[in-house]
Amino acid sequence: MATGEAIAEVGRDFIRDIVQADLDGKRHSTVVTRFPPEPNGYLHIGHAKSICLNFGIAEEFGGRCHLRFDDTNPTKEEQEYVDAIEADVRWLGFDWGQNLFHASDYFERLYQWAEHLIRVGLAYVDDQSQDDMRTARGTLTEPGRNSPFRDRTVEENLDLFRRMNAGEFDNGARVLRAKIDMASGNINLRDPVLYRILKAPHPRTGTTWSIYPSYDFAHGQSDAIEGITHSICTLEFEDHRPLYDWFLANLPVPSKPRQYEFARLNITYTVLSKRVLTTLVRDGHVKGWDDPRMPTLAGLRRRGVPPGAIHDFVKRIGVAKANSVVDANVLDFSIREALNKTALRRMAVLRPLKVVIENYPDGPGEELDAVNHPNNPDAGSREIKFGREIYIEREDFMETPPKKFFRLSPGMEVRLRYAYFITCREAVKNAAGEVVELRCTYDPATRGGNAPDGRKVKATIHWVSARDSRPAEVRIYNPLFSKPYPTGGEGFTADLNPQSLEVLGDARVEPALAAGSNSAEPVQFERQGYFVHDPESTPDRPVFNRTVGLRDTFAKEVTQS
RNA sequence: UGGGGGAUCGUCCAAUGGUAGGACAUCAGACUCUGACUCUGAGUAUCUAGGUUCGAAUCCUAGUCCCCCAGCCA
Repeated sequence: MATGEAIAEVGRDFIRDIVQADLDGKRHSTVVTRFPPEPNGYLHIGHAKSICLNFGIAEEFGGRCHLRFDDTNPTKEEQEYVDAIEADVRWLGFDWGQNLFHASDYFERLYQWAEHLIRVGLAYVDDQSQDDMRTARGTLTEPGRNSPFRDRTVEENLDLFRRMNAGEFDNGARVLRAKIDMASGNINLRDPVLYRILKAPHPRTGTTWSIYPSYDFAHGQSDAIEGITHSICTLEFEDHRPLYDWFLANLPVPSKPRQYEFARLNITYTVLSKRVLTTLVRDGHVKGWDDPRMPTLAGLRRRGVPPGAIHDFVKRIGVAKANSVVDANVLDFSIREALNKTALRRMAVLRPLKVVIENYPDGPGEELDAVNHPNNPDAGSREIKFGREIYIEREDFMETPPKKFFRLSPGMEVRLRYAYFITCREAVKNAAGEVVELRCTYDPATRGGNAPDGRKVKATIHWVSARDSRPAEVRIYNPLFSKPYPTGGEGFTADLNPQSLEVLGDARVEPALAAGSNSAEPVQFERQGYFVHDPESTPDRPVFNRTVGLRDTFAKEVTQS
């Protein structure tokens, strides 16, 4: 029973079923997976799905998971990305131990295998131009034509290939191709390119190589070298599998990994495409890879999303082969669920409206007791300052309230959380007719928030002392895209949400919040949402990022009516 | 019209010939010093048409729709 529960805990899916069957059937004694990012961008939550799958399976089945950088294209890859990727995987809580590898670690062996293919007549150097190659490849419905260079001798191929590597030819002048089948219905089998000339320094191998292996030639063999048992990738590689297997069958590889494919993650109001995310950063639509609006792990982290929320999310969405788009609500739910348990409660007023309590004595005010977490007494309590002048949330007052509005309006009584009942007597307006201040009275008998006569109020609102609260900046993040299904294609910037960032410059927070300006601890601003300090915070001017808002059934009701 | 995949509540994932289930979302209610949390309840699904079977989401046949592939990207 305990095992059954444990399995239910991690969830089952078709890949875990395959792993289990391979273990049960003694096909493998241990499971070895790998996460193989190309260091040409930051990791996003779609990668997190893959990371959790690969590292998760290794953990659950007592195997191991390698981190392998797929660094076969020095024109696109950078060290900054390598560092960021390692940091992000660690942040998610995974440890690759000694198993950090690079496709470039295998360049020498891959090169020898390329010569091997030439020797057995399964690879040739092609001098066709890129255009000619494309034309000769045929189309989806018509077969391709053999290259005029397809039947060169082994000696000539070897000579040319070595000279390609020696740097004798220009970029693009020649390629090494596998000799498979130009008429295959699977275009990946129409003599795919194995090596191309790329005279670019590589971050790890420097100028050693003038040629670099293609993804197809590098990936499966790297898996085989590392003893990967289950090579898990996304659906678009499904029709590369015959090629993956072809290399394993025709090369003296030390092991025979198998490739399995699952559907990549999509989320509503979000684009998970490295190309789009890179453009967003490059063209300044966001402030960087770690902009809290970004679906990158760095962005989510800065927004205050705990790694546990991402694990929970990944568990909820499952793993399958059907293309799908997950409702962004699921992520928000996971974030709230993770934060609700631990985040300490504080009071902060995002859009302040001054309230003067006319019958409260002027002076230093008094201290009131406020609990730090309503569902966890162990979190203790704190003292908060109350006084004659306080701030409340602008939207907690309406001069002419609609039917179901329970908060403050002229003549209405509400509770100030942990303080007193107050009644609104008058709304003071400026010349423009805007409400700039409320005049209220309080009931001294309701100290702490309860009325001795047992009378009830329909609402409790948050507040801060005008004298003791501190100014703060609060950044509210909304979906980066305004459409639930942004295409991410050409012109995707038209779908960007112009309101993705709202900066609230006049917020007021409890003094305790300003004091902890270096704290990475999440807090809940009561009735608002979960927040964390942004790295740009200073003791003078704390800056808070809203991680996610609280569920707001009242707001929902309002927008619907 | 070549090749490779996929279709189950609004959404995501289960059910591997035997009561179509869970989560998110939605709606209704309870509770409440957060219109939060929590709790209770409700509605909503097997792409279509045939067939096999005592019994089909599952097996067979024929369709339909969706996704991916024509980089010297991964």
